[in-house]
Amino acid sequence: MISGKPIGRLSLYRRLLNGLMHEGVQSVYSHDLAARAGVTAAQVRRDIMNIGYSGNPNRGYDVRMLVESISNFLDDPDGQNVALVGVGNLGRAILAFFSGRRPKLSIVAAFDSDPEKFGRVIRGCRCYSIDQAPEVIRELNIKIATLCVPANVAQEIADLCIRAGVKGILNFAPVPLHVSGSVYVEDIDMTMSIEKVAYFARTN
Amino acid sequence: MISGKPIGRLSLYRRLLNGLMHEGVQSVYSHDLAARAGVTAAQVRRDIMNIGYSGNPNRGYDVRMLVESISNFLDDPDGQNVALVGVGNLGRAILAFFSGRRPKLSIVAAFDSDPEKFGRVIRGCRCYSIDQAPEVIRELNIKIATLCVPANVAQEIADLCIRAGVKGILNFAPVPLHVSGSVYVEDIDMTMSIEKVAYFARTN
DNA sequence: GTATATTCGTTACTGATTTCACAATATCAT
DNA sequence: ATGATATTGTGAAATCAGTAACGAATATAC
Ligand SMILES: NC(=O)c1ccc[n+]([C@@H]2O[C@H](COP(=O)([O-])OP(=O)(O)OC[C@H]3O[C@@H](n4cnc5c(N)ncnc54)[C@H](O)[C@@H]3O)[C@@H](O)[C@H]2O)c1
Ligand SMILES: NC(=O)c1ccc[n+]([C@@H]2O[C@H](COP(=O)([O-])OP(=O)(O)OC[C@H]3O[C@@H](n4cnc5c(N)ncnc54)[C@H](O)[C@@H]3O)[C@@H](O)[C@H]2O)c1
Repeated sequence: MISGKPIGRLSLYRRLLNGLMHEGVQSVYSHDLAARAGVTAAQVRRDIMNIGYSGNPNRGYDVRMLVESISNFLDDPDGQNVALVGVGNLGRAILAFFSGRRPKLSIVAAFDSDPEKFGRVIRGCRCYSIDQAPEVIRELNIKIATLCVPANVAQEIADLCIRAGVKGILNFAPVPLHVSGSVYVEDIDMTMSIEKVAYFARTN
Repeated sequence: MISGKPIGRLSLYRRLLNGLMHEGVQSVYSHDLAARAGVTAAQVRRDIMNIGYSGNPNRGYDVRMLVESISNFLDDPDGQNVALVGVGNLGRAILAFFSGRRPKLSIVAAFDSDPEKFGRVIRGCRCYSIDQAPEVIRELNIKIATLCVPANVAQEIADLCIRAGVKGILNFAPVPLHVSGSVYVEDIDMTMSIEKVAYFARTN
């Protein structure tokens, strides 16, 4: 009913609003938030309308309450556990970045095929053998997986995760994954992104 | 004249086609390429039409020639140099990944504010002080920057790069950058992406 | 208490992107 | 040659996302 891009913007708004809250700002206008987010004021209003929150004409939006509304909308009240597969260069960077950052969304297990890594705690996250993934994913009720494995195994790892109950995948491997419609895949394709930048840097 | 999303898809098609070429495949149908890319056949045909390449009814597209057409369209014939700013966890992962990968698009300089890193060669890429950036960027004719610096300095680093001649930025810092219309910015916002996945994993 | 100025909520519009549908075209078996 | 078949190229239609515009609502100034 509400589609991908608005969700992404709500996530961004929330992050910006948290920053404002930290600075002690109590209320914010749509055009102000819009400028910070790099979108139009109409879009901010529309997005906020879509989640059922209402601002106050002439006072704008209450920062704290808007954050709360967005959080109610985006977050699972009980929190969600995330798995990371492929503890290589990128995987470790991501573990470092996300470790202990979000209470509602935490990476609770990492998997790799390299025995060097089994049993170790890397950036605060326990690393298991990929063979244990089905079991651990089920036990920890993990529904979200971050794939940082080489491209040639990405599809099989995705299938494995999905069989174990995963419903959403953040895929860093530069190959499109083929999954059933009930599983959501978000691709972060850095190669594509940098080629896009290169193209527009040249032609713009 | 041709906008962001088609460019991204062309980059993806090319990568898939290179894979096919490597396997010795000589020609490919729109629906086959479409399935691999996760888009519709009509879209593949339209995208290819847009860059002026023509296939052969009943034989499909010649893989080698299509790659060449896409490359002619996307790449600068003389190649483009890229700078990476912020040689932290993520920056090092990216350097490792891209080093010596693409001839037409190579990361030729890295910058950081940490004196520990000055003068070192990290993953095959020389690291300079951020203070030298304006000079080095000009000298190496760098028009593309990859930002892997902390969020609180991202805007000032972007401004610095742009003053030195950068026209395209790949921004990993989780803050929208404010730049003039002649500079292209592509954001990779992992926090947003993972929250999106979490949302759809929950609600799909 | 009234006028004024500002902002929100929402509907209608606009423009871009994607898909559809089919004529045109190449190939192959006969 | 020719008919059967599968595919491309592309105008037209449909869908989708984003924008503009304006009535309703609230605060402020005087
Ligand atoms: N590093 C980057 O900046 C970058 C950029 C773009 C894309 N990527 C993509 O991200 C992925 C990871 O990149 P990286 O640089 O971290 O690579 P990496 O080689 O450093 O790490 C890959 C990790 O996956 C593990 N692995 C391999 N096969 C596995 C399996 N079957 N099951 C579980 N684990 C397995 C390896 O042991 C290794 O630890 C790759 O697909 C790469 O194309 C990375
Ligand atoms: N690591 C991840 O997986 C991840 C995920 C999402 C977003 N990000 C974002 O990417 C950026 C980098 O993340 P990271 O994990 O590599 O952080 P990091 O702290 O490991 O690295 C940051 C690097 O930037 C350098 N730096 C700081 N100020 C600088 C300046 N003024 N000029 C030049 N260099 C400067 C630091 O010395 C350090 O080397 C951050 O904005 C972070 O929010 C990272």
